[in-house]
Amino acid sequence: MILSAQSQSTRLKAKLFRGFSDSSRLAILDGLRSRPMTVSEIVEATGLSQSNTSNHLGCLRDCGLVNTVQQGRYTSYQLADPRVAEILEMVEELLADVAKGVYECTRYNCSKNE
Amino acid sequence: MILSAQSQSTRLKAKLFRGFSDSSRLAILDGLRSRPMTVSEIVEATGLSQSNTSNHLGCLRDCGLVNTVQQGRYTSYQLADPRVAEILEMVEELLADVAKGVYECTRYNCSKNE
DNA sequence: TTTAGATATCATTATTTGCTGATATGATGA
DNA sequence: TCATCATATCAGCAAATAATGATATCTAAA
Repeated sequence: MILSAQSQSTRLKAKLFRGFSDSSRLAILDGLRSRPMTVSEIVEATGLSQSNTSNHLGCLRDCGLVNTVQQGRYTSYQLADPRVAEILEMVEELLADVAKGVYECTRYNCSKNE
Repeated sequence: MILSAQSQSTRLKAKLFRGFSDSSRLAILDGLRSRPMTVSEIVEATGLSQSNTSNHLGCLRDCGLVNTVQQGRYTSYQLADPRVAEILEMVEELLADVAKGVYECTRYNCSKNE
């Protein structure tokens, strides 16, 4: 066995990606791309429940994707690094190309999907 | 509610990231970074069971991260796009910096971790 | 055309995850 | 100090996921 799936660095990487791998968290990250936001702003913007939002924010912080700044009785969340936004952009471009491919694939009837 | 967690594009993005969010799959992707590999090569390189490997490969293909090329009775898997490797690189750099931060944090005893 | 090898799929189980509603903590202003 | 607002945490549940061992499919060589 050459590639250790259980190395510390691989587990860290998986953990970081897990932050991105849920649509509620992606909606939160999308909001934070434009500006830092308090929890209540995020609740309002996403429509998620308060406790659910708080859990996801905890996850995002745990994954290292966001930071917090305490402001009075508000907690302001922001992206931990510009590269978080860059990763999102890169994936969006990738998906746009794939979507184009799927479109062409459908046109020419080469899809294997059911 | 402004940010739709349930939009098609957000769900697609989450699905793509899910491919990256497991350490077994990251080990597989790491192998494919250097060259295309057959399933048995991947089994050998990662130490995962054959059926587990096959499931993860199915997941990776479903997420759009890898492609397959049939070669005789072998199935060769490869990264679907150079950007898949770029995303991995970017995350590795990000983690390296965060790790450095954690290190400095530990040195100056500002960690909140248990 | 039988056999062996490569890969996929199935059924099952255990773990993880996301969500909800309720409660707790902690800061602020009356 | 008390009431309130912002956020975090907890218990419980349902759904998704990862892993295993067994079996099926499909290709190619004997």
